[in-house]
Amino acid sequence: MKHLAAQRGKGGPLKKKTQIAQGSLSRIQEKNRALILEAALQEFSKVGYSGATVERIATAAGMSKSNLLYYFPSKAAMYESVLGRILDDWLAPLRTLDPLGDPAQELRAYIGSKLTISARHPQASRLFANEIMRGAPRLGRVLETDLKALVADKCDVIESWIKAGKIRPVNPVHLIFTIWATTQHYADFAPQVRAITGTDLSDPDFFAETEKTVTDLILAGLGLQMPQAAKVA
Amino acid sequence: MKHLAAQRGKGGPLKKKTQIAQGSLSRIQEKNRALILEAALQEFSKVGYSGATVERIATAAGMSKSNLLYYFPSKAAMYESVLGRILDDWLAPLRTLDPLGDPAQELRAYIGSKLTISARHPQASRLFANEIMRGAPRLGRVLETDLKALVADKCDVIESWIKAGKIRPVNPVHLIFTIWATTQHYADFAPQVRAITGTDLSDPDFFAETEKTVTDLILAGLGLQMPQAAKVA
DNA sequence: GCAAAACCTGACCAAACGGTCAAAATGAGG
DNA sequence: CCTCATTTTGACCGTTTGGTCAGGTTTTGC
Repeated sequence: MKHLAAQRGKGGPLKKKTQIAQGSLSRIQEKNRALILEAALQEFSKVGYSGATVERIATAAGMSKSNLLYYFPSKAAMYESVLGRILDDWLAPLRTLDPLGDPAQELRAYIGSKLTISARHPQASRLFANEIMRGAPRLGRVLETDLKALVADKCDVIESWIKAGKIRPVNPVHLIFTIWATTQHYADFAPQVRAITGTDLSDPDFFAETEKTVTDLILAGLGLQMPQAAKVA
Repeated sequence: MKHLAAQRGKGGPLKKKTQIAQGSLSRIQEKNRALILEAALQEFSKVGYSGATVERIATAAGMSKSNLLYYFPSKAAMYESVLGRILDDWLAPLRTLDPLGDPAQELRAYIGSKLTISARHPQASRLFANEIMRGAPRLGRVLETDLKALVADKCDVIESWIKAGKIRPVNPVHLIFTIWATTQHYADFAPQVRAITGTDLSDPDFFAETEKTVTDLILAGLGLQMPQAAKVA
């Protein structure tokens, strides 16, 4: 998962030999690269790759276009850097799914993590959505190797819970897709959610309501809900 | 919901007076407009509005860029036309949710319809996703008026089922969001689904498996699943 | 405090883009 | 076959965009 990380090789800075150790960056570089990546994330996630302009990103980062291109050799390189930067955070929640834990607790935690990311980093969610909807031109390999392996691994976990009779039988991969879909929906389609409900996940009450409803629905779907079958008058 | 439909007013064809009746189009116009809208849908849904170029759409439609611009005054007009064309089909399934019907049957049918659209018209799904992710600049009004009203109406339906004790209590709007999210996921994120599973909804077996899993999960989540609580050894 | 490296800028360029226009080609009606 | 409206084209234009470059300014190491 490193092939997407900072691959500044030539054309940008850091090409001279008198470098501060290996791969480390000067204070200015660190600050400016961070500013650029943050601005780029905002821009890319808002208008997509083709809609983004280097000029606007530079302005948002508080520097000239030329200066930005001093740090990143091209728009494409900048995009890949942004993508790589958030990829690990993106996959982290799924990694923590523990086969030895209690299914209800594990899934609750996973759904909660994903929803928290949707609330706190909706731009990241939208960036991935954009990338994948365009056919994952730069993420394709990662999906087919790392992500596929990770999902296969966690499918085994779910399968083991099923075999142990801890949850109802479901196709594990669809369960994972369902969790992704529902949680990311609130970030990716926030404008629609806002149009209909008037709020979004940044509102703590709405977040709580969403988390409860989605979690209950999925856990009940797996036969994991506490004995509360009926509750009507 | 008509403000987005064909609003060819000036600049294009049909501006002369010797017209074939009111609003009707010549055979050539009909054919070419259809070709253009089809090509435009493909292009817009694949690369987004900003990523699409008039030239490529024209080539895909089998005509020159100039000729395309004879039929549609601008790229923006073409985009809105595509959007309006598929909007009604998009909302239709939700409209059919019948308060008098059996909840399980109704929801089954709704999920099935949405998933069928994801399978047969994934481009349409992606186009809407793109539009909404960009902040719904041209669909905003429709969402806040028509869609909001429609959802409110159907939330009442679901609420009535809850009050009647036919389904477990859930926040209706989140239930609708969950159905949208899960079904559209397979169209919008098809590249990811393919990377992980090797197929997509165009494969009948995969479609069937998806429909069954998603439907069962949601219905069970609502307490609607037949008495099959446990099935383990 | 002084070189040398790192950082930054504005002017510039070629390509791609959306859109215009005059004129040619094509079709339909008499 | 002629005429006129419709359809189609290619040449063209102004703007925007990603990217380059030569040179100026600041920071850093000694």
